[in-house]
Amino acid sequence: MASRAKATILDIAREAGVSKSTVSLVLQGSGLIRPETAVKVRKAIEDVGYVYNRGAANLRKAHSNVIGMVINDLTNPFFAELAVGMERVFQSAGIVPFIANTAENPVRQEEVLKSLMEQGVAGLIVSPARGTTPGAFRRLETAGLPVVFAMRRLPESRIPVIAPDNHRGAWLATAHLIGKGHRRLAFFGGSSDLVVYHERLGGFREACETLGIAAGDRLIFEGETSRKGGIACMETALAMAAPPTAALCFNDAVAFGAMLALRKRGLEPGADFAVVGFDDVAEAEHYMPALTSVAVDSAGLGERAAHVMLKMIQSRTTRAEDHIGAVNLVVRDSCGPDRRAGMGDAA
Amino acid sequence: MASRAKATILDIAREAGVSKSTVSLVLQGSGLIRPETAVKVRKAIEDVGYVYNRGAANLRKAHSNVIGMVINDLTNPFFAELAVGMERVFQSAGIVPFIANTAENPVRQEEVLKSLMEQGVAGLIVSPARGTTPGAFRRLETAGLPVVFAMRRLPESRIPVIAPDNHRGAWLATAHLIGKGHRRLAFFGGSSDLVVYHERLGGFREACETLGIAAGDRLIFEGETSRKGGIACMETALAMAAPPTAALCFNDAVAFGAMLALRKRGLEPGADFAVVGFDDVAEAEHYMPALTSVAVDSAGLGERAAHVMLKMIQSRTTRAEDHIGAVNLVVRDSCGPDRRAGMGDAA
DNA sequence: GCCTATAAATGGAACGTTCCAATAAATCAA
DNA sequence: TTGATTTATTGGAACGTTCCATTTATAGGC
Repeated sequence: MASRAKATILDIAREAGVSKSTVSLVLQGSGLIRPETAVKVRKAIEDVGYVYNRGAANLRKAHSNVIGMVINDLTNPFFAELAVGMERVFQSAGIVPFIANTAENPVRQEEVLKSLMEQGVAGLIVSPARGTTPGAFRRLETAGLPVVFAMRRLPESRIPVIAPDNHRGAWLATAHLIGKGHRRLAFFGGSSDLVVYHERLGGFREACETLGIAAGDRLIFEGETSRKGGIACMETALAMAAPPTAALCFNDAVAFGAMLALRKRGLEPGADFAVVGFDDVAEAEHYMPALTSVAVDSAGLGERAAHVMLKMIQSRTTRAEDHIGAVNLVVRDSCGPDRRAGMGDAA
Repeated sequence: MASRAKATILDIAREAGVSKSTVSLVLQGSGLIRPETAVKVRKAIEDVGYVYNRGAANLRKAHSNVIGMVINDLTNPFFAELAVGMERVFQSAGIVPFIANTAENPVRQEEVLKSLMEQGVAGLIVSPARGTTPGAFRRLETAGLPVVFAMRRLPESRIPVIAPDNHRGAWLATAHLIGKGHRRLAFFGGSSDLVVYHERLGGFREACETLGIAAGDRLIFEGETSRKGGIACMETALAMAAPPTAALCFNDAVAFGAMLALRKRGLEPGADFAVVGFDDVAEAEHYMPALTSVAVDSAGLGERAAHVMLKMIQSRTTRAEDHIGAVNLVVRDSCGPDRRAGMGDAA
């Protein structure tokens, strides 16, 4: 019973005593078929253990129902959330998205995109890997395939983008730190091959400028966007002659690392050094101390991206408006009390 | 230029002045064609912007190169790690796996499996959703499709399983707690609809029995397998007249929750109450206090599962040996010092 | 009873590949 | 030169669907 050659609609037709066309119609839920016939056919389908061959169907239809989601780092819960948000809306649209991970590797990404295209996807939602070359999506564009970027954008690309308002988020966080009385601020983690980095750093810079922080009191530390990167940034910062007293971190992972490094030095995050994260992953709330962070609602952005994609497919276009998602600063304990007021750090 | 009807091998053939068969041969890297011809054809491929239609190819070949990975919860880094491990080996085998998330929902899982089958996958690696009915994989079995379960198994199924040694892991962790001098132990989180639960709980029970803990001193608290669940378990445990002094948690998330609940009560994890986790996610090492946990090497299990799958496909079988992965207890700070010796909890 | 309108079912061509069997061209042994 | 052998290339059938144009059956109007 293991592998009796796969059943096709012809087998079903024979079994049910109808033509293959009738079977096809039933499969598509056409109203043209007499109900009793449909029942008979459906029974035959069950009996022969039929499984629909979407590849064969797409050969004629040219409109597949699969959508690919290409994610740069699935182990980062932030991006996993994004994927889950998208899935939610695709599910209710009756289509199953396939997720592929690029592990932040442009070469891998190339393979993944190629494979997805060969599979005949109807559209692609991509969070591009770091270091993606501008030409990487040329093929997709000339193929006229709907593509939307989520979370990240590419320097010079006409592909629609769904992303959080990184600039404003960084601005809010920086203003918060300045409001707490900090006058020497650092930006931890990230590197300039990422557009997001420039956006966040830009917000940081602008807030410093408009709120009166001298250029010499803004310290930029590039580094990995991980816990490890955060540790490294904090360590080099503290080794300075005049170290900063607060840092906005590229993302929460960096912030966790920074706080770890503080503890290792016997310093208390919040009291001795203020730390703000970015992304507001689930863990931020439960950390000790709870991390003040810029919330971006990644699941919501995922849903939005999925909706845009659905609309693009429906209207057979490859263009759509960008969408910049609102952000808000979630204040918790990692920035301690105001500095301006009492200097009672230890209390 | 947007959607000039998709190019096919016939277009390439015309462009290069050869037959479609020749193009097909080139596409497959056959050594039968004259190198100069191959070059000419490859140029034509580039010129017309051709994208291979794998669906059409599979119609003849019947052996697709796509493998599906069905994951029960992508937002759990533990399972995300599993997926990444699998990807690593598939990548080096030149095949791109497609990941689909079931969000722990058996209905969703059914849809996902159906869709993957229709897509003509060569094999399936599945971490089944909680509450999966025994019949859910009947179809796949009768279709003769290679399937392997990863991390989780189903009660009565002949599908090969790659999973950690849950029983032994729980045994080790429990023995550790007893060795620390604890005499009243709890098991926190999880519920009996999960085979893994019985395995871990079984290890806990057996260790208690063989190491002389009376049945009345083993407390079982079922609960969600999340931080929230851990908080709830700890709270009901502490509310008892004679609360336990240590707990083995179903997984790390539960353990984090349990520690959170301790802190909220003003108790110090490690010193006042010993906590052991399970899975050893990345976060465990960085928590405060660092969590003692049973490491299961999920990425390694993922790689193993992928290898088994590759072998199954190659030898066209649907059977394979189970593989139980080694586990080891990583002792950190969440169980404090020995109780047997000095009772200096506060030191 | 016949003609027309509607409903239900059907055959065949097409989709883009692969692969077998067959052909054409080149090489070699005599 | 001729026939045998090897090397490159090719046409055509097949894969499992969809969909159009037909055909067949059923009903309605007179």
